[in-house]
Amino acid sequence: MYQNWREEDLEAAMTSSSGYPRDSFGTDALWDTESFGMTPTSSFGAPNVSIPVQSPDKKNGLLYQRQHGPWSAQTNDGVMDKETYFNENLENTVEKERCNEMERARPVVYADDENTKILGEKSSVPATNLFQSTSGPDNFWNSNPYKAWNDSPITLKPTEPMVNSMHQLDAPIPGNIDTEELCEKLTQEIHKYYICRQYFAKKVLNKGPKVLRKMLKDPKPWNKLQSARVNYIRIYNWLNLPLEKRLGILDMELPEKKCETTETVKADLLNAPLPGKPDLDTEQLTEQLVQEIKTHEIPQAKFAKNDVRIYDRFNLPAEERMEYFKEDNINCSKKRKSFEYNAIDHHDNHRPIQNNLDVDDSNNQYNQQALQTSTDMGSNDALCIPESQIQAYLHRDDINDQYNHELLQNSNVRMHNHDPMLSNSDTDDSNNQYSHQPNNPYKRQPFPADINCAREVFKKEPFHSVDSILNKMARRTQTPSGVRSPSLNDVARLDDSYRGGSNNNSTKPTSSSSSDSAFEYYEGLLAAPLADGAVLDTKILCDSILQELAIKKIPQAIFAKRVANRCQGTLSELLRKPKPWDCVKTGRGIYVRLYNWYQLPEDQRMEIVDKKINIAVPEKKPVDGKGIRTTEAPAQKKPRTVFLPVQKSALQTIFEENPKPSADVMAHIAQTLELDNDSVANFFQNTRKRTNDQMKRNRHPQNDFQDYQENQKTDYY
DNA sequence: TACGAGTCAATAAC
DNA sequence: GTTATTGACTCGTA
Repeated sequence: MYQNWREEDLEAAMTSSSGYPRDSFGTDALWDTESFGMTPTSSFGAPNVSIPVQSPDKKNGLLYQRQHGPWSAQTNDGVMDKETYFNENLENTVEKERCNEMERARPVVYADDENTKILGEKSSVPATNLFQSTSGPDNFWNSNPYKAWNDSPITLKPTEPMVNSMHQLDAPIPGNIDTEELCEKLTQEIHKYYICRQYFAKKVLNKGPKVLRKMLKDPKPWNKLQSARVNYIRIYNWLNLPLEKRLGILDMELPEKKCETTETVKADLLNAPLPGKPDLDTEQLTEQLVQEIKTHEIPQAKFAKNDVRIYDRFNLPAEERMEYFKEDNINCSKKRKSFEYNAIDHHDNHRPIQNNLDVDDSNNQYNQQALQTSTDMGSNDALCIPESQIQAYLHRDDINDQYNHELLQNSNVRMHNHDPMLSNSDTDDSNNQYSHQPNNPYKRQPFPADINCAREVFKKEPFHSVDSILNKMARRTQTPSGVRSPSLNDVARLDDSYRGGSNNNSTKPTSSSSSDSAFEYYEGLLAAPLADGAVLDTKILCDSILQELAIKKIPQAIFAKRVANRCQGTLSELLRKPKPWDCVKTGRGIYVRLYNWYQLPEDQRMEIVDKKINIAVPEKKPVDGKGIRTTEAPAQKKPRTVFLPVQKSALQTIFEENPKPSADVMAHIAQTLELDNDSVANFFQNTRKRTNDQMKRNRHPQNDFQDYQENQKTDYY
C-alpha cells in the first residue's frame, strides 16, 4: 500500500506536512489527528484514533475507535467493547493460535495479471475511490478501506515499486473511457514507435505483459470494469502526455534521436532479442563461430570488442557480419582483456541483450566489460588473445562457466564509479550516478609493477571507474601528510606484494606468521579508504560479493567478522539490500572494506576468510567517524519481544496510516495491544527506518532494469 | 528529547 | 548449519 506513496514523485502530492504520507484520499492520514481537529488524546485519556485489526476469528472483526467515542470493535455479531475484544482476541492463547493458522491460511491476493480479475470483482477499496476526490468526511468514513475489508475481506499485497512517473498516470480522468477506442489508439502508438509491449505494461501499467495483451485484444467496456479501470486510466493519461514524456516514461528517446549512427544500427542488430524462445545448440554455435573466425581471419580481439552474442552474428547476412571487422584496427596492446567474459555467452542466449551499447563512444572499448570471475587468471594483460585461449574458452566446461554465466547477467548492468569532480567526460550524466556506468570498478585489476606501464593501461580506461579516479587522484593531487589516500602507487604496491614483484615494499606475512601481524596487514588493506569523491556502486559490489561467497562457499559469518568487521546479520542485510552510495551516511566503511577485499588477489582473499587460519578478529573500531559502541558495563538487554500476529498486523496497519505517531498515541497503542511502550516505539522506529531504506533501494535504477530483464520475454512488437 | 543511521544478536526460515 | 529477518540498542544530531 505504501509503496505508492513512497515513490519520490508522489511525495509532494501525497505526503503530509510531517513528511509522511497522506492517505489515498488526499487528506492527511487518519492518524494526523490535527487534520480532524482533534487532539491526540480524548477526554477518555485515549487518542481518538482507529486501530484496525485484521482479526482472523469467525467474527471477522474490525477494531477501531469511533471518532468521538471509546474503543469498540465492529464485528459481524455487532459492536464489541475493547476489553471484550481483546480478551477474546489477544489474551486467549487458543484464539491466538487460531489467529496464526487463519493468517497463514488466508490467501494473499496480488495485483498482478493473474488476479486482476479477482481484484476487479473484489477490491478492498472501490476503484472509483482511487480516482475521485473523496475529501469530505462522510466520504472518507464511508470509503474506509477497513470497513470495506470487513465487508469483503481481501488482503492486498503492495504491488511492485512503480516508476516515479506513475502518479501522473493515475491522475483523475474527466469521464468515462471508450476502452475500445483507447486500445485502438494505443495499438497504433505501439506500432508507430516500436514500443515493446511488455515494457509498456511494466512501465505504464506496472503489470505483466498478459494484462496488456488481454486488454488490447479484448477491451472490456468501461462500465463493466472495476479496479481494472486503473489500467485504462493509465493508458488514457499516458496517451495524453506529450510525446517526449510518453517515451520518457518508457525510457525511450524521441525517434529522431535514435539510430543516429551506423554504429548504433549495428549494435541494435546484434543486440536484437532472440525470436521467441529458440533452443540454441550452443556447441554447434560455437563451432560455427570458430570456423567463421578461421575462415575470415577475423582477429579474435576484434570479435570480442563488443559485447555481442554469437547467435546474433550468425543471423546477420555474411556481408553484414564482415562489416563489423572492416573498421580500423584496434590497438590490442592498449586493451585490457575483455574477451573472456564479454564475447561469448555460452549458456544464456535467451537473455535479452544489452540495449544501451555505447558503440558511439569509439574511445571506450571497455564499456561492456562484465564482472570478472573469481578466478585470478589473466593477471597478465592479454594483449591479443592466442588461438589456444579462445579455443580453450570455447570448449571448456568447468565450474567457472556457471559463474561467468551468473556474472554475465550483471554485465547488463552498467557500473557506476562516477566522480563528478574528476570526470572530464562531456556526457551530461553528472547528476545521474546510475547512468552510463562504463566499467566494472570491482574487477580485480592486475596492476603491473611498472607504474608507467600501468598508466598506459589506465589511459584507455573510462573516466568513471574507481581505478581511473584513483589514478587521476594520484596524478592530480598530493596526498596530505598523515592521511592515507590510495593512489595508483599504493594499489600497485599492494598488487606487487602478492606477486612477489621486485619492488615489493609490503611486508605481507605468510600464513605461518602470527595472527596479529596477519591481521594488521590485512586490516590495513581492508580499511584503506577510497579517494575522496570516489563512488561505489553498492548494488553491483554486493552482488559480486554474494556470488563470490557462494562460489567459494565462504560462510557469511566468517566473512562478516573477518572482512566486513560486522556481525553476520548485518552483513546479510547489507549484501541483499545495499543502499545506494549517496544514501549511505556513516556506513560507507563497510562497502569500502568489501571493495578492498574484492580487489585483492584470490590467495589473499581466501586467506583472510580461511577457516583454518585463525586471524584475530579486530576490535570494533570507530567507523567513518562514528564512535565506539560502548561496551563498558553493558546494560541488561531487553529480551526480544515476539509480537503476536494480531499485534503485528495491527501495528503494521497503524503504521501505514501514520508512521510517526506521537508518544501519547504510541502509549495508547501499547496499552491496547498489551505491549510495552518501548516495543511499540521500537517497532515504529525500525519500520520507519526499514521502509525508508527500501525507498532508497528502489532508487537503484538497476532494480528496475533487473525486474525488466526478468520479465522480458519476446513481447516486442 | 526525539529521531535517523548503523548495528548487534536472537531467532525464524531455509 | 547457514542465511534472512527483525526487535533492541547506541550514538550523533537537530
